[in-house]
Amino acid sequence: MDKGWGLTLENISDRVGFFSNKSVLGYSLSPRVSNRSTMFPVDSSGRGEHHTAAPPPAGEHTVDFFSEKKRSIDEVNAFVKKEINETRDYDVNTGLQLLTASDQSTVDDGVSSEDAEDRRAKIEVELERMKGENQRLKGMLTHISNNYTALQMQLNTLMQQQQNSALIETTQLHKIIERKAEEKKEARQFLELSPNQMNDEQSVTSSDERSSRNKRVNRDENHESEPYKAPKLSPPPSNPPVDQPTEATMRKARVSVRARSEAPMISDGCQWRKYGQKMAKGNPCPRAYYRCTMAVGCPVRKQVQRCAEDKTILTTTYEGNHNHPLPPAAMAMASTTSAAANMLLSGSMPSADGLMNPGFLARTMLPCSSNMATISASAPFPTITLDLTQQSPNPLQLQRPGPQFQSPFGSVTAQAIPQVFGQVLHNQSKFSGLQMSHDGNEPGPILAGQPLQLHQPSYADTLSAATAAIASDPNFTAALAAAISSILGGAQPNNNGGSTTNNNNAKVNTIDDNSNLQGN
DNA sequence: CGTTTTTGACCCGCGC
DNA sequence: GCGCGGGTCAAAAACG
Repeated sequence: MDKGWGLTLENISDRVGFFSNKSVLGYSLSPRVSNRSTMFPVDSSGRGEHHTAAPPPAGEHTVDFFSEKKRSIDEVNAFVKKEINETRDYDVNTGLQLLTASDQSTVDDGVSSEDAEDRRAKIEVELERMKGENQRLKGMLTHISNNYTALQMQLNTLMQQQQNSALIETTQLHKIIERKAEEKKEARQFLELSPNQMNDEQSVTSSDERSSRNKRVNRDENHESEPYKAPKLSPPPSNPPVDQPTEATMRKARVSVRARSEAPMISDGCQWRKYGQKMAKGNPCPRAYYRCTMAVGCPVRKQVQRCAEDKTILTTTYEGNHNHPLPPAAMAMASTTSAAANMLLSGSMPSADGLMNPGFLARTMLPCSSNMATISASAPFPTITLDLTQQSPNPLQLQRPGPQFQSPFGSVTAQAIPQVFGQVLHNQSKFSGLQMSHDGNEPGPILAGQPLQLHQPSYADTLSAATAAIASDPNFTAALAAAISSILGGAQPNNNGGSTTNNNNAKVNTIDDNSNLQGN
């Protein structure tokens, strides 16, 4: 913290002689609170006037012990500050008067003993008065402290309830997944035990399949041991994949976003590095492969390819989960795609016949509608496609009517989708076991890129517009800014991301030079 | 000079 | 076993 408040406090003690007894009050004043005092401004640097990034020194009694609830803290802080400032204001004046009177009485004259007695009596009266006020102040501070504690407990209770409800819901989802996994396992065991009853040819086929499967597993495991070559499967060290979808499972799920864009790649706020390009069969446009470079070893990859039929449509397929905090610019898309992927995995894995369970997915994703996003049953990996090509090209006009989710059963405006995704994601944060650290400094793993800040309603609102803007406009910075400002009036969640949107955008835009991707 | 992109080679799964 | 296609690697080139 800065040096200003310490000097201020000394000044207070020297000048008043009152705060030296502040411990008697049973409430140690926060340096931060002192710092904000308008009576005793800090040094000229002014560093103490606002929140600083550095935490208060250990052991100090500060009032921001739950930094996540910044707004609540600010309210409490403001209240405490106000009370204490008023208190101090009074004390200072009193103290100065007392000292001045006392000093003058002993220094200036002292000739008349009657006068001395008189002044001593006055001082005693004054002291009595101060005692009483001291008691009153003590009571005030106790009252403030009690209020503060009560608020704190209320907040803790609310947070606890929120966590419990999320835990219950995710546990239920978990059970569904485990049941599915059990069913699959049993079916597989049955198939592998069956060769006893098969003829030779069938036995060979079965063993071939087994060896083939084992090969796959071995390859994956080998990749797992290579942090760079295959970060996709390296489990986060602090998050053992117990009772949750494995990293491999999560990576298998894919989310495709179809959006109209003249740019070679939609800007989603993340930083990507191209690591390959291939000509895919049946499409004259090459497919580009990118991996996330916002953090070393981030397993997220994406493929970008133009639609063969309509080359203005860009299909971006995301795969994997970010293992690092994301900038605000990247959160909208990341949360949407991750939530879709989670729904894909948790709602229902592809069953043996390759069909999804649309009912569950529809109910979970879109409780207000029976529609759903397109799910590919024939793809090697479960893939959900979010079609955002039906929307207005102007991001400022995206809010209503919004983009649509195409579905074999109809379509539904995507306006509500990110909100639903956000809520679902919030509820599933524990299910995934990939959570961002609360202080936001440590790059805790994130469920497909979206940390838990979605519980803030305002941010869920932001996602609505931001996601649409991202998908439609390659100039993401302007689109996001417009979308957010139009809804929140410029307010954004305090995020922990490192890089700025502009930076990301600048990097992404360098791909404009890649004319290969524009199609032949 | 460090980072990113390009691009041919390689690996692997799968179908025949 | 062979070829095809998808995906990735990694050296070279390009870029800032």
